[in-house]
Amino acid sequence: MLQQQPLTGNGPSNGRGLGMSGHPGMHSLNSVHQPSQHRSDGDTGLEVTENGHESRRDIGDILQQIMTITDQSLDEAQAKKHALNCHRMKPALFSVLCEIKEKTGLSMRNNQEEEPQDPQLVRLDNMLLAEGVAGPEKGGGAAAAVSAATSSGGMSPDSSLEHSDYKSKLSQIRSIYHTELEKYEQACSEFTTHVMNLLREQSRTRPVSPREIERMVGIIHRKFSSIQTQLKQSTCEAVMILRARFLDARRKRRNFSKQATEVLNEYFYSHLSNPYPSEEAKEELAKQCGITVSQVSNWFGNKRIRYKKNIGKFQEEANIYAMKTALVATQNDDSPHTPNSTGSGSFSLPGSADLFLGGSQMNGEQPGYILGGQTNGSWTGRNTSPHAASPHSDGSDHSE
DNA sequence: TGTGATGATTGGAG
DNA sequence: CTCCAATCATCACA
Repeated sequence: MLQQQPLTGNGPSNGRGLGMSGHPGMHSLNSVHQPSQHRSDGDTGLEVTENGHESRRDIGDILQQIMTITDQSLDEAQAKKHALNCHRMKPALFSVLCEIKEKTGLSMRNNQEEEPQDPQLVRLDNMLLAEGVAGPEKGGGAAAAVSAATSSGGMSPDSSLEHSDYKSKLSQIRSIYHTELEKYEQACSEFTTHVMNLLREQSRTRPVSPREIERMVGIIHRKFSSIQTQLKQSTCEAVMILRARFLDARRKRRNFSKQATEVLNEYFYSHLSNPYPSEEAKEELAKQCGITVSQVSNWFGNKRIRYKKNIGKFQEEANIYAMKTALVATQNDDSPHTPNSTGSGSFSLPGSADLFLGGSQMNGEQPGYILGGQTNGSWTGRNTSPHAASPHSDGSDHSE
C-alpha cells in the first residue's frame, strides 16, 4: 500500500503542511499525535510500541501526501487517493482530524445554529394559511375577506361577481406561490443533493464528518428558506393589495337596475305620507329589487332627504308613479288589498303637481304625499318609528 | 371633461 | 338601533 507509493513528502516537515491546509486546529501535528496514538494503537496494529517516532513520521507522510495531492495529475492523484483510502491509518487519522475540526472553528459556529424559528416567518405562514394561499385548497380566506367587506355595508347585487373575481385572483396568487415554492424546494433539494454528494466524495480524502455534511445541509436550507421568506412576503403583500382593492370595491357603486328603482319609487310615492318602510317591508323590497335591506334603507334615506330638499324637482316623478298607482288600483279595484293603496287610487291624478302644490281639495283619504308634503318637506317632524304605523298611515301599508 | 344623479359613508341626535 | 344631514365617490351622459 503505502510502500507501493513513492513518498513525495519528507518526514520531518510533517506539521508544516497542515498549517496551510486551512484547518487552524491542525497547525501542529503534536496536538494530533497524542489522541491519535491511542486510537491507532488499537485498530491499526501499527507497531508504535517500538517508538513514537515511526508512527509520527508515518502520519506526517500521509498528511504530506494529502497536501500535495492537488499538485499532481489527475491519474496520479486518483491513484494516490485510492492508496490513501486504503491506508491502514486512514480511519484513525480521519477521525482525529474530524475531532479537531469539531473542537475548533466549527464548534463555534455550532452555537449560532440553534436559532429559534423566525417569528416573522411564522407570521407570514399564518397569514398565508388564513388567506387560503397556503394550506388546503379553498381556504377560508376569501370567505373571510368577503364577510369583512360586507359586514358593514351589505352585499351589492353583483358582489358575487366581485367575490368570484377576488377568488380567481387569489387562486392566481396561490398558484404562482405554489409554483415558485416548488421551484425553490426543487432547487434546494437539487443543490443539497449536489453538495452532499460533493462532500461525501470529499470526505473520502478530507476530514468531513457526516455531522458536518448535516450542518452544511442545514446552512443550505436556511439560505433557501430565507429566499422562501421573501417569496412569502411578496405573496402576503399581493394578497393584502388584492384584499384592499376588494374591500375598497364597497365604495364603487353601481346604480340599481331600472326595475329595482321602479319598485322602490313605487313604494316611496305610494307611501309618501310616511315613507318609512318597516323591516318586513324593507326585506320584501330588498327581495324584489335584488338588493340588501341596508341598501333599501340607504335608498329611502337618500330619497327622503333629496325629495324633501327639492320637492319641485320630483314632481314629475311623483306624478308618474301616482299615475301608475292609480292605474294599478283601478285595474284591481275588486281587490281590497291593492299593493299601493295608500292613496286609494280614488283621486284623479293624485300626485299631480297642481294638486300637490296648490294644496288639495281632497275629500276622503288623501294620498300620503299630499298630507305629508308640508311646506318644509318634513314628514311631520320625526314620527319615524319605523316599526310603528304612521299616524297618517291608513293601515294599508301592510299590503306589501 | 364637466355636471348632475345616485349609492355609500360618516357623524350626530334621539 | 334608526334616521337625518352632509359629504364622498362613482356613474352616466351630453
